[in-house]
Amino acid sequence: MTENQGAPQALTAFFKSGPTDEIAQRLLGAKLSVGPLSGYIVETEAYLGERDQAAHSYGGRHTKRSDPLYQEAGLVYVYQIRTQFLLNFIAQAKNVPQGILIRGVQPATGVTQMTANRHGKGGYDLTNGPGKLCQAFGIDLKDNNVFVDRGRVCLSLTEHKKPAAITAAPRIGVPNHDEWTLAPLRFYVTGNPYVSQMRKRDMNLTTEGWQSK
DNA sequence: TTCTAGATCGCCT
DNA sequence: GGCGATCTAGAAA
Repeated sequence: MTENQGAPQALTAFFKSGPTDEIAQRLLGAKLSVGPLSGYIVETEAYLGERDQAAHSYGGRHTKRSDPLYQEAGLVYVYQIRTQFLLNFIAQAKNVPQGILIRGVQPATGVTQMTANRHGKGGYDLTNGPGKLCQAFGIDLKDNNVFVDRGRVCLSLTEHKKPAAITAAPRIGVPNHDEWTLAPLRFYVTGNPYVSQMRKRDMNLTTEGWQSK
């Protein structure tokens, strides 16, 4: 337990391989899994640390709750808001408090189990939002502060789909922070129906936003 | 389909 | 004591 701290080397390297907003885009299409449940990431948001007014680490705040943000790349950071949980991955080196919020996932396996976790809510409502996907995957605070692939939450960069197009948009739930409210740090697979707040007329139900091959 | 309001809990100040 | 990186239901056009 004393050695092998941190995420597998490839994942650690991935989460440090460029600016956080760029990593957030490359995360689209990666495969997320928790035990037998899995899905493809279709929507992310980047949080840019000390200078980002919407981040927990804005202005260098370093509290018990936000401590995972300051740790090594590849850490899973689960945060509770009201009655919901939100799933984040830590990016960049230690003491660089940046992270990526997972907002939407397209289910791949274990759909029956996810539907049960969501109390029977099915279809596109299954995982099209950060609180919803955590409920569907059964993610909660026991998964917080654990490196990816070292606990229940795993990530595969090799088994992934390729987005046909990526849309950048302002983040959700970030009011009254001027430039940070409008900053295009939210990325999603254009036309994918599992993106949160996607309107039906904007969905592409044929390709679901992926490259055909 | 789109908008509005209320629920509800741990952490921060 | 107050607030938040949300979700859901209900109403109206």
